[in-house]
Amino acid sequence: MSQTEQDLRVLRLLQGQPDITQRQMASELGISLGGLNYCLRALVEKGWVKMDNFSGNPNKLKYAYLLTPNGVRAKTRLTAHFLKQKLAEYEALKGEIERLKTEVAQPRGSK
Amino acid sequence: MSQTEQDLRVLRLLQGQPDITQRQMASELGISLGGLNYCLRALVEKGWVKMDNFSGNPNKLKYAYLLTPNGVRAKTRLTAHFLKQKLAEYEALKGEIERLKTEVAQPRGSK
DNA sequence: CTAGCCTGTTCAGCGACTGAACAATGACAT
DNA sequence: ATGTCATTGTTCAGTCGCTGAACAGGCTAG
Repeated sequence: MSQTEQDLRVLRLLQGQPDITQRQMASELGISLGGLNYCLRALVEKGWVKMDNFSGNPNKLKYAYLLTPNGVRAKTRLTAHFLKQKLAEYEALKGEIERLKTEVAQPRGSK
Repeated sequence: MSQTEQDLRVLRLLQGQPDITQRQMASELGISLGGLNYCLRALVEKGWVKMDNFSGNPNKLKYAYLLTPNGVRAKTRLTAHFLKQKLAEYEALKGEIERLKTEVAQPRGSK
C-alpha cells in the first residue's frame, strides 16, 4: 500500500472518530502499533493532524486526534486523487484478469 | 507490490524473452537495476530461474535467464493464485469507488 | 500505597528496494 | 597490440515503511 493511501485511511478514520486510541487505529487499519505511530507522526509533521489533550487536562496520556483545516483539504484532495486512480486500476484489472485467464487455460509447454 | 507478484512479473518476462539484460528487465518492470538483481537472485535461489552463459562461451558476461521446470510450475501456480486474488480485488474496488464518489460529492464541512 | 491496566513512545531489526560506484568483457580505431 | 568506449552483471551503503517487543507515565481499584 502506498504511503498516501495509508494517509487517507488514517484521515478518514480520524474524521469520523477523533477520540480513538492508537491501538484501535492500528487494529482498524491492520497494521502494528509502532507502524501506526510512525504514520501518525508524519501526518502531524505535515500539519494535517493535531494531537490535543483530552478534556483539557495537560497531564493526561489520552489524546484526541483532530484534523486541521489543511488536513481536511488534504483529505478531499486525496479522495479525489484516489477515485481517479482506482477507476484506472479497475479498468487495468479487467485486462489483467483476462490475460491471467488465458494463461491459466492454456499454459505454455502443456501437451 | 507484493514480492510474489513481482516474482510472477519477472517469470512472465523471462518466459517470453530469455535473452534480455537485467537493465531491460528493470526498465520493463519499472524498478531499479539493483532492485531487479535482488529479485532475480531470489528466483535463482528458489531454483525457478537458471542463469546460463550465452552461446556456450564460459567467459561472457551476457546471460540467458531460463525458467527451470520448477519455475514453469511456479509461474502457473502463481498465475492461478493472482487470478483469484485479482477477481476479489476487482469486486472490492467497486465498493471502494462508490465510497470515494460519495465523499467527493458530499465533503463534510461544505456549506 | 501498591498492583494492574491502559495510554503513547521508542528502538533494533527486517524486507524490498534505490542510486551510485565498480568490475569484467567485447568491439573499435589507431 | 594498445587505448578507449560502450555494455554487461555485481556490490554496497542508505532509505522507507513498517513489526514486535520493551518501556514509561498516569489512572483506578483494592
